Amino acid sequence: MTREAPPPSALFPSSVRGARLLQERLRGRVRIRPLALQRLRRIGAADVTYIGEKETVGAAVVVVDARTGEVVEERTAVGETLFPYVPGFLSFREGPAILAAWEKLSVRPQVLLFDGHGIAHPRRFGIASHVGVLLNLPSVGCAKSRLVGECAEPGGEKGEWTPLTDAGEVIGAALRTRDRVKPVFVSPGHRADLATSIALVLSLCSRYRLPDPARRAHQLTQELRSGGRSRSEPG
DNA sequence: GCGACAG
DNA sequence: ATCTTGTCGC
Repeated sequence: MTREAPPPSALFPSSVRGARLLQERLRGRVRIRPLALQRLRRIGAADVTYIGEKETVGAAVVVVDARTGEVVEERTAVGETLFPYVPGFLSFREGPAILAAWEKLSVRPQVLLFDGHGIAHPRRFGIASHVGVLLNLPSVGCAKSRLVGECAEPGGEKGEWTPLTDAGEVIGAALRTRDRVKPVFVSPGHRADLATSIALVLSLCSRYRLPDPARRAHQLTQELRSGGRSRSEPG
């Protein structure tokens, strides 16, 4: 059954605002890319003139059964980026490709886990929050490093964690997912609380620092870069 | 003015 | 994120 999939840009209206913010931030430091300007005009952002290097970005979505850890479905997508990587603006760069991969799924997952932060973000709106809102699904962020906030070093054993705080509020946790291994940073995204977020991440970590689905998704992304056209998606 | 800075 | 050699440990 093929359903008409809207272009990712249509599902990412905030790109317009993001473009404006980036335009200010990168003014004088980035050259204008005409093709991207055309694209922005097509989605109704005629007054936006940002753009960076011509580049493609790959995204992968891995669906697992939360109880068994079994992989249910995997999808990938490649797209041209409208944004360079700028700390705090990750979702504007990777969000559209993620949604493109999401649109290929034949199943409808109930919870989202992201490689990146949720509310542990300067504006409390990291990639997990952003995409979670767009898809209206509970979402959790699991980042390998800190973007904002401070925290104490958690105890050395798996499962131990300390709160990540910023401006007087708890925005996430530094969570030990393996004994004696550098902690990850977990934060709620959309419609999720910290305790549930931590429990979810822990439940998905078998024997590595990162949750199994995150590792698999990263692997798929790598294959996109090296495999190129030698690989095809089922369906 | 100088660091810090998800991926 | 990417580049990139060897090395320590189960």
